[in-house]
Amino acid sequence: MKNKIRKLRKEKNYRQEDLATALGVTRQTINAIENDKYDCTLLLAFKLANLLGTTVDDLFEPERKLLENH
Amino acid sequence: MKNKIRKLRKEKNYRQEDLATALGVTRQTINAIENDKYDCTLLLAFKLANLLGTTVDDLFEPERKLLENH
DNA sequence: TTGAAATGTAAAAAATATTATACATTTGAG
DNA sequence: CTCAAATGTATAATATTTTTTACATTTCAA
Repeated sequence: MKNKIRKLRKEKNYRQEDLATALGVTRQTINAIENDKYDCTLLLAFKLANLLGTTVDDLFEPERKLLENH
Repeated sequence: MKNKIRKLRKEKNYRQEDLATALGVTRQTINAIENDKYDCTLLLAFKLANLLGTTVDDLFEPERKLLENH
């Protein structure tokens, strides 16, 4: 799922390590999510959005096809 | 994490089973999330919001203390 | 250009979400 | 009230996320 984490993080001059520490996760987790290795949990999504001064809906963008009704 | 799933689901006259089928998960998953047994994945959150005609940020409300910086 | 800081990556273990199967309880229309 | 539908719950198995530890690569200021 695409996201704007790296963009917003750099705007605030944070390192991956800074986000990780602030949110209580490891740097690897931040790195993996930034690089779209897997989807993070809902709670971490809210924490990230909160810390980066935005909303979950703005921060993440799921692929259209995944939202379409089956 | 609190949510408005039951409220919005009933407004649309859906059963838990209907949501489950539409989203490709089991009824137990919908039930568990409605009743706050655990947090769903980010993708499922987006699917739920989409189907219920709202946003992730509106549908879910994490507890304040969990968002505060450590 | 060099060296340290920042980022990327790997693999196994731990934590958490979801499924599958099954049964119990509640709810509401007839 | 009664019966079926809807919802709640339990447990073990599976899938996915996150941690831990460790090392490789990139970036950028001196």
